[in-house]
Amino acid sequence: MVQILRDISLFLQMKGENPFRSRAYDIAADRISGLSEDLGTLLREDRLKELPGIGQAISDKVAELMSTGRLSAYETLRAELPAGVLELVRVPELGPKKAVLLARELGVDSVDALEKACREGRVRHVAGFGEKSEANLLAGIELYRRSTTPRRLLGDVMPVAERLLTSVKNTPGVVRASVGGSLRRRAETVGDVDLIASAAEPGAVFDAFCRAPEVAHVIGRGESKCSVRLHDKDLQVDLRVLPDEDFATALHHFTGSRAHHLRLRGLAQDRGLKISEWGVHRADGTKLPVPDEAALYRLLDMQYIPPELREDTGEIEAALAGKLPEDLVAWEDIQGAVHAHSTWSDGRNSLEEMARAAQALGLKFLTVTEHSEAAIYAGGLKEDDLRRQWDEIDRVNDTVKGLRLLKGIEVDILESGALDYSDSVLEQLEVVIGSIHVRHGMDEDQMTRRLLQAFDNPHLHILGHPTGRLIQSRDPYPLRMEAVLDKAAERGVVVEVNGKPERLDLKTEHVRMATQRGVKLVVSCDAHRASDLENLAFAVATARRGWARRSDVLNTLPAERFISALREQRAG
DNA sequence: GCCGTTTTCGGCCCGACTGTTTTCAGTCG
Repeated sequence: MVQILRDISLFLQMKGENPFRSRAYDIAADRISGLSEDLGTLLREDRLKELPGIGQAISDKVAELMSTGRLSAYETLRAELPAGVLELVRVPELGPKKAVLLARELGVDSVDALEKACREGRVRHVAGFGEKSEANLLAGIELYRRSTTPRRLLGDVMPVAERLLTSVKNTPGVVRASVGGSLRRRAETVGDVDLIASAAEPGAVFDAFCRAPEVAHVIGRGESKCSVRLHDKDLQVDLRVLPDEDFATALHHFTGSRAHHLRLRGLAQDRGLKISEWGVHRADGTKLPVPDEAALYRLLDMQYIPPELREDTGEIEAALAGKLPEDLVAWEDIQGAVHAHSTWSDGRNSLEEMARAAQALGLKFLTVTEHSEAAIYAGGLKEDDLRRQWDEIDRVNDTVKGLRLLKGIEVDILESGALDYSDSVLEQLEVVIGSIHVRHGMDEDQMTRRLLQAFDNPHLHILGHPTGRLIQSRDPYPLRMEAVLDKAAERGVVVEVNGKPERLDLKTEHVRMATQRGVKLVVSCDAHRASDLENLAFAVATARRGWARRSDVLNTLPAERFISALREQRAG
């Protein structure tokens, strides 16, 4: 659905149609991809066109596509344009206009054909192209071929970005510096890294940046911007350097999201203001001081919106009305980490090592949740093993002061929906996470029933990684999420926001669906080694992106109250 | 295509960079 709308936008650009018309389809695609409500429900109740940016025409098209599986307007456009252009525009450097031109002039209908045309020197004879653009296209094609997964996991990019940021901050002359872009918004995947810095002399900062050992080559460099590609996975990094008085507006501009920023510019325009990375100006050209991002939002008479929420999924309306939650869960609120494995099952570090690492992060407790017996591949524990482990947990708790290991389990939810341990064992545990690890192939009805059945076991506290997805490598198993969350709310089952970078499960939209229903959450690290404890930060970010407040997240409570809250949830 | 408490028509966000240009179009973010 979303892809069809984006393709229509491209087709309209290719035809040279009104750019605002094309943009309308992109805006609608953004809107639909960020929905935290079921699209079918919205259509049935005829509420889709009430969303900002979606009107009658696009609503009708979405309805046609949903009911018939086809869209005549899309097919008409597609037929008017040369074959293969949708593949061509995926090549960096090649946009809709040039793609159509090359397709028409040279008859290229694929990236392979385009490469051949470049190598034969035919592209340089097309009006508007030259030898340089031919060489750039070849480089773009190479990049297109190499990048099987064009976006990278948040957790993979963050360490690289923070290293680069530190060296930029340490460059003489730099006043302030920050990451921007989807990385700062903590999106689950990021396409490139944006760094924004302020300094009086950009040139010197760019010189140092381009010499960094991570940099493979410099893509481009101007007065205020420099782009490089890293050795590491072809990652592109853009560095902007501006005067410090423009830092806040530049940071805001390059943090995005584009949709969020676009709406803000519109709001500014209504107030006779013009926002750009170079500051906020009145119509008469006078420049208003914007020392930080909070000041920018104040100028627009709205609450400050944290980066994680800037997706234009309702945060702007809420901030204008003063209804944006002020108590979003934050790293500082977290008392303990949930979901950790040790050498007892498939983890790499001992219980004591895990405990000391958690303590070093400033945490007060850590729930030890090994795999259960059915997870043979992961060294799942038999019930007897579990009792021996409790002895060691007691010893570590005596040794490591200031941090408490909680006795827990990540028990398999079996195919029938039963849990993999007897009730007599489960009732002795402080924290019971139930997860699905095998038999992902069940259909939507079966899988939904399996989970609902598991919720009937009163000893289950937390549903672990609810959809089983692995970002970019395994689809979520089919599930009626509304039904699962409805019953979780009804029965007091807490739901995990798993912070492992390839999981982030629940994902943002589902977090929002959960909190809207009053379902309580835990943020977890799913740690299999000591360094994985830092995954907790990605879980917190995902929860924030889903608008979760401190009170929605149970591991903001101290250990004793956390344990009792899990029980009270199930009892209540 | 969307939108509207000045508008149902006429606006719609803004700028950097590149390469091809003799003044600007395309791409990107």
